[in-house]
Amino acid sequence: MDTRELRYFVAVAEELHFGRAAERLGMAQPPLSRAIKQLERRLGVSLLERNRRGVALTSAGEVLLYEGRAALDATAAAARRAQRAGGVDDPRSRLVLAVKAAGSHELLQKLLDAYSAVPGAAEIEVLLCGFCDQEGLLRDGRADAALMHTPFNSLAGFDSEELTTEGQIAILPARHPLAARESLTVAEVSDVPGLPLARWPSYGVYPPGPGPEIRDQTQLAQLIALGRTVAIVPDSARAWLWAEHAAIPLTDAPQVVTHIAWPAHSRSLALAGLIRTATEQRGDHDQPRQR
Amino acid sequence: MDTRELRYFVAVAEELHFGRAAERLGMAQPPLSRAIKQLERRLGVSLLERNRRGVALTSAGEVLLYEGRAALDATAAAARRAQRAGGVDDPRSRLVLAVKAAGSHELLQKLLDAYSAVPGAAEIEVLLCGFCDQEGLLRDGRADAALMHTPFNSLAGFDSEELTTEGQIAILPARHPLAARESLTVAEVSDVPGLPLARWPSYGVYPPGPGPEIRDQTQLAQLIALGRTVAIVPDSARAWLWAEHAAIPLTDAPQVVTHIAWPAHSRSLALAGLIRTATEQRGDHDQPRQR
DNA sequence: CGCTGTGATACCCGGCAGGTATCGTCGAAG
DNA sequence: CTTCGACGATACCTGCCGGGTATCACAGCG
Repeated sequence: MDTRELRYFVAVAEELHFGRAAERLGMAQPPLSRAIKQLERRLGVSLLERNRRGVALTSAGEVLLYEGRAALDATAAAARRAQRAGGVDDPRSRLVLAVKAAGSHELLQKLLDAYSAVPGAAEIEVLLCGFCDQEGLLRDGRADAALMHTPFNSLAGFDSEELTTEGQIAILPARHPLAARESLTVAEVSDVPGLPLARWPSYGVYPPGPGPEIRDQTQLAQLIALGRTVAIVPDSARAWLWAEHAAIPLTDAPQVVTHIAWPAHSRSLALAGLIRTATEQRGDHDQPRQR
Repeated sequence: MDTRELRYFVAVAEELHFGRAAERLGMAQPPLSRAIKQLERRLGVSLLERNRRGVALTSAGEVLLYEGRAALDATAAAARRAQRAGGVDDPRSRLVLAVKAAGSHELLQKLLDAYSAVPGAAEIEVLLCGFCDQEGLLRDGRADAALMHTPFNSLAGFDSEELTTEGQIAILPARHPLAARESLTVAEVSDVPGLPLARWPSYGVYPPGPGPEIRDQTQLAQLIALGRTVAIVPDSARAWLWAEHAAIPLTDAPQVVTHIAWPAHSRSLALAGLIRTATEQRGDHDQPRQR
């Protein structure tokens, strides 16, 4: 099977519409129809149910969509990593580390400092991303390692090492009555009348609920300050609180564990060095300072 | 990038010879040369060092060889799994479980029995393989799950659950003086004059050493019985010992852990059921019986 | 009963993958 | 030093196939 066909199929399976898929692929619809049909013939299974008014995936189609995305990611990763390996013929290689922009500054800072002191350290490019999916970045080779946070990220398919663990806090508008409390429970925070819990993408999709959809940390801070929402965030978020915010410890929120994760089969020496530095640091890294 | 180019490159990188690679691919040498050159141009890096007398990999080439194999595996897996998902339109799906032929009969038997009792259980096809690489089978979709044994297999890139742990024993010719001992150490067994330690592929290659290269369990049994070699194997191997063999416990060999492993991103319901059965079994599974 | 939106079909064309023949070059042999 | 052999690169041709345009078939809808 060919990446071309796979790319075409994924486009159609995502759009569930040959015309739109063709447009997205920058081609006309008839060749796309033909290519999909040819793919079906080659695999010997039908992938799409052509109903009147649109298209639906068969069970084989669902499998191919899922596995095909992984295969396309792997192919893109191979190309990208080969390019990077040969691009600059500089013995100091480059590593791309994906971190959540609002993530643990302090941990990152310490890691970068410690790593830069390692003899022969690679150059680290930090890829800051908001709520973008770090898992995708790792899978398709745009990043070599990522700082990920369970239970928000899934570590499936990657190798990883635990770095730090922290609790979670609720961030409320400072003027809100609950802001005076010593501590809260998740249930209490989830059910404040007129103050819905903010939602952000988890595994790529926004969970359902009444609260606002958050795209970045500034937006969240603003909405909380305005008294429009409340959020449950890791302890280290105290670093970016405003005067209009109140941080209240939660007694029963799950612990957030920061991991460094990388593609399972990775063999790069530079990466191994970074991971070693991160795990060695682990011992003498204090919990994020409280404000 | 295209799977065709990737396949070509992998062939050349493995053969390190355009002529042989072309032959393996069933094509003539010139188009292969051209395709590789085009790939290099497209990626913007040089992958092969064309010395006089053959070809060598650049560092980018090494990366692409490694990552490219993974990408090709992923593509093959996507095709195979889609085919299987749609092939038989029978609600009972099929799962392929790869096990080492000489592996723990008893564990496998119990697992299959228990799973077949699960309502809506899929049909399990057991893929027995000698010392073939189960990791490859999982990666390229020929198998859905595997029973793997650390430290012999690597679980990197897969999800897995521990099932059982066992010690290791030395198998010696019954007539050998050491066969009378109560227990032995790895060092003692490794260094018997005239009785070199058998070697089998670990991560795809035979470790160096004077001992014979083992391809299957029967061959190993025969060689030991003939007094030509000695082997260190998991406890459960007692099940296939001959009268001419002596099994001596080792005091310091690493524990062998049997895992059930599966592709990290797998979402099949049937597979989830199998894994649940396996882990539930774990509690009430005794250590392999001693002969 | 036409109109619209959708995928399938028919047909043509150009580019590219693949083949054959040949060259350039380096190493080994003498 | 010369010659030969091995091997990858180049030149050039050809047929296939991927992609485009035009059109059809059909279902839903007013």
